Amino acid sequence: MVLLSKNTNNFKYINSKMKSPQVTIHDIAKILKISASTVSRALSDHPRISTDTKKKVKALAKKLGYQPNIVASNLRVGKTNTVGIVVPRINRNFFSNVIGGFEEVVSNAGYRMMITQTNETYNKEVENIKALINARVDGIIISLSAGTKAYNHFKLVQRNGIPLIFFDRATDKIESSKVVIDDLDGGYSAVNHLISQGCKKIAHFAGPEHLIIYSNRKKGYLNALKKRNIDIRDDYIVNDIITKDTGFDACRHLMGLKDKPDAIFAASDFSALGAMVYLKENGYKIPDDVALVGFANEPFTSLIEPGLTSVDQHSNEIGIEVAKLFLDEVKHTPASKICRDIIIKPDLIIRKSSRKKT
Amino acid sequence: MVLLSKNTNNFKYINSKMKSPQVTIHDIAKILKISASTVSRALSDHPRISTDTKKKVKALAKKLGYQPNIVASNLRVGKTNTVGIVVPRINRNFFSNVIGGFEEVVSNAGYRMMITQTNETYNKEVENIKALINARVDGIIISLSAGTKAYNHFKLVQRNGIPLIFFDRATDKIESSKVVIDDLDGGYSAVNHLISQGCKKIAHFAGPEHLIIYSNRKKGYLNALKKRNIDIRDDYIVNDIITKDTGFDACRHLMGLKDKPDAIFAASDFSALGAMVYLKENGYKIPDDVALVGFANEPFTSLIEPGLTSVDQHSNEIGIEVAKLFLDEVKHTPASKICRDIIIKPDLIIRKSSRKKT
DNA sequence: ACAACTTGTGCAATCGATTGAAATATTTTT
DNA sequence: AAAAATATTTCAATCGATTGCACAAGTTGT
Repeated sequence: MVLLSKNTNNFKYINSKMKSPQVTIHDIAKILKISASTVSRALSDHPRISTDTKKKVKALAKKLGYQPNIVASNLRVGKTNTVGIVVPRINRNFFSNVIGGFEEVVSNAGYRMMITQTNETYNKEVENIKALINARVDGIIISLSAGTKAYNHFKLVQRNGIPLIFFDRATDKIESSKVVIDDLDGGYSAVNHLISQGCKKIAHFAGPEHLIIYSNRKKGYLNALKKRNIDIRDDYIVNDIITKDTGFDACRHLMGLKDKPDAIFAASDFSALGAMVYLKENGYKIPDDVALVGFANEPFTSLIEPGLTSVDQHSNEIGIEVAKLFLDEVKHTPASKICRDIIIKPDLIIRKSSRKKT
Repeated sequence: MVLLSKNTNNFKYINSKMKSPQVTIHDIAKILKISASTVSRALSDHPRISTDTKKKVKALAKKLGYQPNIVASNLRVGKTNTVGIVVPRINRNFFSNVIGGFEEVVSNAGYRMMITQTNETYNKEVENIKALINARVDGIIISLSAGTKAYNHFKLVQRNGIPLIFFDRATDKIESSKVVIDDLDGGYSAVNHLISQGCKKIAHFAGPEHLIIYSNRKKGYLNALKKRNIDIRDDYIVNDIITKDTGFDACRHLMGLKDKPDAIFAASDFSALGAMVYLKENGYKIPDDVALVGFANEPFTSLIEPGLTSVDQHSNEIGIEVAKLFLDEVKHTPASKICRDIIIKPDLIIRKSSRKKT
């Protein structure tokens, strides 16, 4: 049984089974017969409060199980210590890894995360962004949805003075900090590796063109071919192939050509997997008949047989870098309009699916 | 250039590049020469406000890009429309799937999510719970960390009148709603299936005993053996084996026994995978020499060769059920102390690793 | 002994939206 | 045209913590 005296002439008996109203600094102040401001200052170790009252206040706060009402504090101070996160899907390995890395850093700095998903649609992205602005988050980090082709909602974010950081799927239509991986380099080294393994007819499963990450992977592919003086063949490039099913179909199409490719560089591990399934089902040898390289280094790539060579994106590290950038931006907000681009070098993880020589 | 008159005698010129202070209902009120309360009511379509003023207010609100300050609203109303989520790790497939399902339901009901991870430690769990209480979330949903063996922090949640729902990893030490899968049934049907395939010497990789989910899976294993009159052999049960590496080692140990098992039911897909790797490396045939069944139906189980038979937990559905339960509890809060247990039946997904007959 | 600090605490405004009750305006009724 | 009923709007308090400023008591210096 706890006894609270908020109105001195109106005691309330709180049964421990009832929802007890939260203890406030005013409750503590009343009991100790001091002012709420003193309680507030005592709790935050203000130098002008005597050690004696600090002790008393803290002791009572502990005894009553006082928990500061952050909402009230937020309103007054104008900060929420919360970061908004917008991703296409939470349960996608890459995104949850980035978020995991991000969380570890910002939570240690006292920030909490509010996570939303867009399901790859523009409408939900806009909706989420607005909700986060309303919630007065201290910053927003986002990876664009595939359906996003307009960017005005980000202007809204910036007009509200909220730091905005893109990661992975970014746009150059908005001036803001970004953390991306060097997809061009990733594509380049993947294809370069295939060439080194002796492949001469390398096909490519490209992703949706308007997402920079995919167009860069394709550029990397093209650059590598040029550099090594291999002709670029349009019929070896299949667009918008990033799922297992479309990868399967695209592979069948390629293997139906008169002049079959001897390697495929897929912009997605899943489409590479689809190709692998098709090839195995139809008696092609991997990597001897067709070598395969995917992109993203999904967990399954090391578990399937043969292991799928893939480009690792250091997703956890991306999260950490985004976090650092964010912490830096809120520190200087709103003074400097720093825009930094962090480009992370991916790593090619070579496995059996492309390793011809030992 | 936007012109705001907050103090009538102190105009502020806001350059569009500056961080513009957020528009409030007071700004709108001043401009329209009406009171802030009217603006507030107009915006929320209060019946006692004339259609005329509603129109004017809404028009101006739109023009000024007014965004309600939810923090202020939260403080006044005493709700935050936010759910706190505590999971061991965000980037674990199962959890991110549950969260994904959960999000879809609650976001449509106007709730946002605050997600925290414990990294399987008790301390971080307590810390996260306290932070969520401070943030005044409207509810907390949690899957226990492996390191949690004390439960007082949940009493704190309940004392604050915050609905609390456990999912997957729950405890019966706290009276509260839960959504779990029927692990016992899952274990039972996995082992029953192995017996039907002709296996007689079935080993088990169990998980940490103090997590109910694992002890139930083991019970299911034991029950199935009893029911089918197969002797239980202690040397076929290896405890605390849930990772790929420990699965590999445990499998080596089992295959070193004089009387080798002819099947393994692993409480985790990862330890089953470890076993599979060991068996393949050492020339054993799967499922003919040793049949394998895992648990969780991780994405990789369908991608590896042979496909790993596994128990699907309907993770997405768990999230949806938790969400429904949550929405129901906040609706009735704080009146009724409803405690419901939702038990979801898992599905055995049979693949090559255990299919002996065709 | 008196000015000049230092130390410790309280007062009251503030953040922005919400809401019960009171006040004013408008329409209807008699 | 006055009374009654209804429709709109405003007032003022509130949520709980924070903070500039004022004030009182105690110290130091000359």
